[in-house]
Amino acid sequence: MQKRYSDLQNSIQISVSGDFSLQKTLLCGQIFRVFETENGFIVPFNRSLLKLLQKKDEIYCTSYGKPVSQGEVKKFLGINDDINDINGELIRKTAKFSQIIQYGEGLRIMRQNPYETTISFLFSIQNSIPVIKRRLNLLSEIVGEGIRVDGTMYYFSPGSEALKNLDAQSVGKLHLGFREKWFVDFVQNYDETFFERILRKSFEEKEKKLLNIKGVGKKVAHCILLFSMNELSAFPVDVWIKRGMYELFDVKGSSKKITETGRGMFGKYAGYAQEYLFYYLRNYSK
DNA sequence: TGACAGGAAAATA
DNA sequence: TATTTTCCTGTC
Repeated sequence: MQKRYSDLQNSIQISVSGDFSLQKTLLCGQIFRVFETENGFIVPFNRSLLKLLQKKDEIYCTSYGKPVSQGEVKKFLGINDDINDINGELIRKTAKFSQIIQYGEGLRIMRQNPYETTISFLFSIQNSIPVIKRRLNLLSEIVGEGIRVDGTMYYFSPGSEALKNLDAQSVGKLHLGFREKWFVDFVQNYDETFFERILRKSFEEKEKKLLNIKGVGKKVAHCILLFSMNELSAFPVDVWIKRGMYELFDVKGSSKKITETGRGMFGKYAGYAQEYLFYYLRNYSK
């Protein structure tokens, strides 16, 4: 018998190390569907909505819908990452990085759902962050499964089951332009099991399989690897990173090349270097 | 209102 | 193989 989760509510508490910042982790650009409210951040997570609030070194998490364990939330927010090892490694590789890390201190790489992340970054191609957010929220609203939190409806991020049945008229409402054919191809030919099957393969194998998805090039593939497939050495290069790598490290060339250069420069935690750099470039001197 | 922002793939050299 | 062009929507 199907259990009804819609009126379930469950609170957990997580202690975090002094530097952890929920705010930076959720707003550094790796996740799009985050809602800021007076009572904390609302974030869709599987078949529930999380209300997250940080007070000093405690995270207060209330889940609405399917109950979520402490372990799941810790993994989701990257709380298990050994940040001292990561920061130490990056500074050891490039001394210049210490001030960039200092600026972004507290952010973590999240471990999001790869199916969802692929859709997010297909939408992101040649698009600004506010537009991406609006499109993703609209898609979730069209599918229409969600839960009311503090009087406002929030919608889950749809999985493959719902998206396979999406009609052309609904797809049209998303105004995806030239991305539409890629999105349609993806929801028709892929589901969550594709990601489960490749999850334990090597970095190169995973990258290759992701590049087979229509519309997924090097940048999007590395976003998926980094933000949802536990590959902390991935190094997605967008226009910001391209500019930053030139201005700060005198690295030039095509985005594809810079991805390889960055991975070589920063090593196994290149993905953290990328995210620190992105945060710095987007927010510093604002 | 025209310039600009933003990756992948096809076309071209 | 490396560079250039095309694709589309939204914002200022």
